[in-house]
Amino acid sequence: MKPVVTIEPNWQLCSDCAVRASAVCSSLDAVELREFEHLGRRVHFSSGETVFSEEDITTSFYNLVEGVMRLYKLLTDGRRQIVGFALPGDFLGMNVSGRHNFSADAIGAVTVCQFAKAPFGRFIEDRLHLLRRINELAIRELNQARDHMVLLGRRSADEKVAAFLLGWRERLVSLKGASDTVPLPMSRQDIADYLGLTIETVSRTFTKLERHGVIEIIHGGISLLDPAKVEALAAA
Amino acid sequence: MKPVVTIEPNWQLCSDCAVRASAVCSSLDAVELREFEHLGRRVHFSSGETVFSEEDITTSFYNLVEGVMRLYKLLTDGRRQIVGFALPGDFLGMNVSGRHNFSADAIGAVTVCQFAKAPFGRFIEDRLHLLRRINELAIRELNQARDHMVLLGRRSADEKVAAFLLGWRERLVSLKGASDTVPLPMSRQDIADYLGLTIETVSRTFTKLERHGVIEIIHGGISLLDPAKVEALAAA
DNA sequence: CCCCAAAATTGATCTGGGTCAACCGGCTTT
DNA sequence: AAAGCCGGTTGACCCAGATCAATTTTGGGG
Repeated sequence: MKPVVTIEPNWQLCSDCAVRASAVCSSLDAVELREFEHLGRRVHFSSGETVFSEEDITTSFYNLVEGVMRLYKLLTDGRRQIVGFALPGDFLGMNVSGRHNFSADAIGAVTVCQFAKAPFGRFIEDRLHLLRRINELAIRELNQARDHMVLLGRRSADEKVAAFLLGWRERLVSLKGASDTVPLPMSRQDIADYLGLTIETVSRTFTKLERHGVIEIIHGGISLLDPAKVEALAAA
Repeated sequence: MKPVVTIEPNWQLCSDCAVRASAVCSSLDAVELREFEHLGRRVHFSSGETVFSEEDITTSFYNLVEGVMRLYKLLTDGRRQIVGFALPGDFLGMNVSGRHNFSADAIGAVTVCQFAKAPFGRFIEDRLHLLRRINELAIRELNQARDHMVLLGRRSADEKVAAFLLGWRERLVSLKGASDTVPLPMSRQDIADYLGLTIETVSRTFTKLERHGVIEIIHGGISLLDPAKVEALAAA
């Protein structure tokens, strides 16, 4: 996968930004936003490209503006655990060691708002509300991480898949509105690596759910025919 | 387990506090510390007592001063996932929903420094450095959470146990200094629920490691006879 | 010191999900 | 339009770790 990074001339305005309301920048007022605009640079990545890698020195932070990314960690022997999928509005790259602690690559075309670390750090410096916002996002992610630990450690394959479908749908609600048709831009392998399963088990579980009339497997996603049943399967 | 909470008269001084250097309060100067002292109240819990429960309205934050706690989430059918063990210096209770997102109880006797939510929130309000410190702790925890996801989703029982022993030892280093004798105050069930295994598998893995001369099971813990071998087992 | 309950270990057996392998179908390349 | 490829599905079989079932060990209280 050869990098085909495109850097647009930075004529975008934050005020027009699609993720203005949900992203870190939601904590900025009009004046700050003007200054903030000069800090970030829109960058495009095409499908499969890596935005940053685990252990890389952190030189930038990223605000995902458009598209989907997979965030993952690799073991030396190639086993992979996807620790999350990023959606528009997600803020990536915060760490305390100066190095990224997971890798991130694009699933389909992606647009990010990239901030160089130092100027961004300076901008935050004395802006309590922005730091608060970042803190809030971190805590929110921490909760998600803990929920996911429960899923990985204590749930069966069926429960994992059901919980994944519901969780993913839920995340899409705030972006595209509620729908029982759930697009799944990521591959079966991605789903497997997110749920701590194999690709075969994910595939089999999907077909099982379909045979039971609970979902329908459609091109590029699934359709929830019986959301209540899926919720029952996901247990809790 | 009947609560036997003891609240000491609040004559403790933060400046004498055992966790002064590592806890949130490490970001406070002498003057602030004086004010901070009046905010917190030392509370003792005895073994097995619950400090707070998942879904409870958050009324306080806690700074663990002495002892060990297990932090866990339960499924409705009783399955439990321990999402972490807390050690002195750890700060507990931050959340964004107003409710705790996991339960916490004492493993052995515990002392915490308890802060009522509202005054603590007011104290933070305009203290950027304290918020920064809290943010740093949250990000650190997020990294640990992600590492743990890899363990839960992608590692074998042997690797899980080996990684746990090393990780736990590592955490104790900064508190009690380095040692190949690793105290394990938590039960086998706790370890199992932390690693996403059963108690039997944990027990068997310990005995297997002991048979291979890699560890020795001692009273209240284990001794690492061959740390290098354990590291090799933990892989990655 | 003895008793009892809880924790831990050990053994026998079972099974959910992994592994291995074949196959299918839609896209791209030529 | 044939060939090849890649992602996904399906089937057959296997095994790591769960489950079930005894013991054994530990620890606290009288």
